Amino acid sequence: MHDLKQLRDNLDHIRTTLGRRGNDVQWSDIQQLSEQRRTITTQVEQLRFELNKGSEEVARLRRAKEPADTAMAAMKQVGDRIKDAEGTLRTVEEALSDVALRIPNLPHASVPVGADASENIEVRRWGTIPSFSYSPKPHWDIGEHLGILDFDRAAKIAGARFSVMTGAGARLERALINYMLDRHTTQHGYREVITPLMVNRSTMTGTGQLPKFEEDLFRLKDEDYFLIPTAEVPVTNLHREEILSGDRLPLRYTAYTPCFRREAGSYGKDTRGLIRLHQFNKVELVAFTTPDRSYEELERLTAHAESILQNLNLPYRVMALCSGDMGFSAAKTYDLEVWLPSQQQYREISSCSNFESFQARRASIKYRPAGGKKDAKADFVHTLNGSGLAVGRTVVAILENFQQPDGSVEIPPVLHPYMGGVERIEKE
RNA sequence: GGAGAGGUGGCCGAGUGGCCGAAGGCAGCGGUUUGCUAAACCGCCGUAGGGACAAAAUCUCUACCGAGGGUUCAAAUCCCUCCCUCUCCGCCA
Repeated sequence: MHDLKQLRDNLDHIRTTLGRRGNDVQWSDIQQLSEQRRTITTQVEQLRFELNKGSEEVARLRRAKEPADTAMAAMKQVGDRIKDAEGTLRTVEEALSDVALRIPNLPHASVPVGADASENIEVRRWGTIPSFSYSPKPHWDIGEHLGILDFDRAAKIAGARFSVMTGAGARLERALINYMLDRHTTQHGYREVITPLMVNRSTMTGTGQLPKFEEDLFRLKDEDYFLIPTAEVPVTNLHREEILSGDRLPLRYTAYTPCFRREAGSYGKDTRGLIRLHQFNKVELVAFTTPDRSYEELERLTAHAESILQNLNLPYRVMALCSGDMGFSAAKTYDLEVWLPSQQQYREISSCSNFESFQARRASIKYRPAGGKKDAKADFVHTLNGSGLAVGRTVVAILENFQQPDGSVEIPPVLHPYMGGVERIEKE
């Protein structure tokens, strides 16, 4: 969310900078509602001042055993006027915050300007694309042939866009989760955390999923709980409504969670395989920093996610998302895209973003600067997160990139200890 | 699910209608004292929004005692609803 004062004073600038991303914002309402809020607030405060003074006068008269009826009657009227004005104020504030909570974040100056994914900029590329003497198979063929993926039974017990993994497939998924967590906790300094997988409305609002994207979320029928679409949600909200001490920053967390997404509006896309599911596993990285160090942190965090791909020897590229392709809450985003031989293209496997103070403002996460100054004012932290990595898509990349002509799949060496020594998945 | 007790500042804890943004203590910050440390003593010590000032310091107004309503001239205090925590009983991995 934007600072309301900033919003009022720089409305046109914000609107211009957002461009197409601000198309569905009710800009005209903001101006009007802000003005109303200002005048009514002043009015209410003046009335309250009058009421407070009047009530003190009543108290004084009564102590002096003097009649207070006139003053009481007058204050009764003031009280009624306050009640009226407060009613309007509440309506105005609710309307204003509803509009304001639907305004996306502003892109950082370094973000390329563009309309859609075609204008994203490739930052770097890593690894060697494997060559095959035959047409490389898609991962669902490989997985079903090996007997480790079972989409038919997944559809039977749940429906479309679910998966069942068995045997070495399930073991591979679990190996990846453990490997990623171990690496981030022991090599990169993240604290592991396990959180609830369903959260309340305030939490979803804090990170920006609500109010605008409710249709993307699974919601429980009889409770106001939502299934998390990413661990970013519960982990970032760990510190909602807190003031952190500056010398503890940056705080870095990593969490493995399943993620649940409705995937509304993606009918027909990636209907086969593990790419786009209603439920998938992800290891997430989350960081809280001071504003002056958040872009440095974004590079670090992205490198941490990259290191997983490098150690698995999976070829990938890093894309700087253009302004038109970035998510709602992000100020800057790098996508990591892994090479998928069967599709002959790079596909997203991680998304690393700096949200600057956008989420911190919504969730009220502040820090008090460290170092002496007693009057140092609390300020909003910057929050970041990135996938480190999407586990299912990593399985896809392994199956496809390391498939062998005989239908087996080589397991990257760093995973061998996590696979109980298994170096290759073969048909049972 | 049933019965009961609670939610007050960074923490502990007083406060049952007005002089309470809130005693006292701890922690923190600044200072005095001190060979050093400690102790003692003095002062400061919440968040947010508005106004005055060119700005800072400062002054001032408003709100906030879990959340939202209500009663009242006046609510931390009384009433209602909700959320959360704790204790006991039941059920349960």
